[in-house]
Amino acid sequence: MGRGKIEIKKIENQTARQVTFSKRRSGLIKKTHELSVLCDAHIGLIVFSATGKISEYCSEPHKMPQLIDRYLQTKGLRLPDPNDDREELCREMEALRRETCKLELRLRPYCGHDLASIPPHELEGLEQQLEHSVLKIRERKRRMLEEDNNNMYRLLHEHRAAVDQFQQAGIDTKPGEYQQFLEQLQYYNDHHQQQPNSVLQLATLPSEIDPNYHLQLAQPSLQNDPTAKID
Amino acid sequence: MGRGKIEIKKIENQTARQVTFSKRRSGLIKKTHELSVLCDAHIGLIVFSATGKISEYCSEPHKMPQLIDRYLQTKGLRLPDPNDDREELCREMEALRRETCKLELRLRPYCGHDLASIPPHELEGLEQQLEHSVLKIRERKRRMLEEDNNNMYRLLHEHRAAVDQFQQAGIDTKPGEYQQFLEQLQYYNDHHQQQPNSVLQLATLPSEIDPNYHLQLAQPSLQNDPTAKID
DNA sequence: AAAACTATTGTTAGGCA
DNA sequence: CTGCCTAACAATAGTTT
Repeated sequence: MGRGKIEIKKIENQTARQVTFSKRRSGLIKKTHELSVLCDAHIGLIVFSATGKISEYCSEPHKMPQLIDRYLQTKGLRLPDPNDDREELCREMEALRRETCKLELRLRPYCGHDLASIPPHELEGLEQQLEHSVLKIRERKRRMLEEDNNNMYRLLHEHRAAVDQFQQAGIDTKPGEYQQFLEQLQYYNDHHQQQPNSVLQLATLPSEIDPNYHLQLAQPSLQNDPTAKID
Repeated sequence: MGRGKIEIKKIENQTARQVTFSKRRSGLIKKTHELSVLCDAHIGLIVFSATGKISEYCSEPHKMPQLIDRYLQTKGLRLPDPNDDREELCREMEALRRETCKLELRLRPYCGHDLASIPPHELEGLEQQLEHSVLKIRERKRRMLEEDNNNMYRLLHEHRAAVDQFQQAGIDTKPGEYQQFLEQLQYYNDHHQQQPNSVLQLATLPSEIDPNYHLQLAQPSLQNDPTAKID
């Protein structure tokens, strides 16, 4: 009915859809009311528009909950229990399990397992990838070592300057003061030894601090662009 | 629409109402569906016919509980808690308590209490009422006594007739037979003595059965209309 | 955006099978 | 009670204000 018949499918034009919604909603509520009155029926109508706006009709005004209750009891239904997300949780857990499994399978070649299941041409790529990773690890270790050396060198340098100042001022350095410095150095070492097996394990650490080595790497004048310089 | 317009009020003709219900319900569901599709709305429709038959439409089939849940949450409503009839129960109890109290107050004068609180002219009516009640009780007692007598008289008479028949047939009555009759009479008495304090308490029962008295009251020819005759 | 208009289509009351 | 028929009425799509 109207100027031409329309197909019953979602109206794409936003404005036309809104207008049609308004018109037809009124018509629907009117017809709902007529049915309830003519035939003495108990009717509840709930409408959520696409934008979430709610409309309702109930043949007994303000008695929608009772009507809903009767409906649910008649149909033996229950409302979804908000405390019972189990269904959704189960789905999420299932997805996580699958993801975990896939990742474990992807991880195995990198640990040298299941190599038989890998095509030869992929083996080549894997090897190169692993070698590249080894190089990056070595680079990372070297850089950490360098940073350590810098820090320790600065510490030594600052201490020596302080001692010199005290001596120039004619004040004797107390014996406890050097002891304090040694403890600070020890603390610094302890702090970095907390990850002895991860980064520094393969490093060939010089067993004692060589002042020349420190000067070479940590000389402030040579440290303007550390990444470009060392290589 | 149709062959003539109709007023929107309950259709009194049962058959026409049923037919109209069926037709319009279909139309309503169709329009509900069209609105939901055309305008992308979420709609729930619940219809209880006058006879309690349920119909429903939901734009997302089998998702009526979710739609209802959303409706209740949006409106901040809750379903009536079936475990919580307390309000109604309390009201009923209060009404019952009031009724009890009123009845107890009405009862007291009949037991001779609180007579001081009754106006003199009502005392007169009360006295007459009570006297009338006494008379009705006496009448009731007399009638029960009469019935007892009738029954016992019939029993005696039937037994005597049986004995006469046996004797006319030349057969000696066995000693056990009279004994049996006595037991039957005893049983009858026992049966009626189960309510000795309620009805027969005040009756002046003749200590032995007087055949004349029985004849007077229980003669079949005099029993056509017991209520009219005895008074 | 909302109301009024109107040609056109949709719905249905009453009848019938 | 269900479905079909059809005249009549109601709803509404597209347009105008």
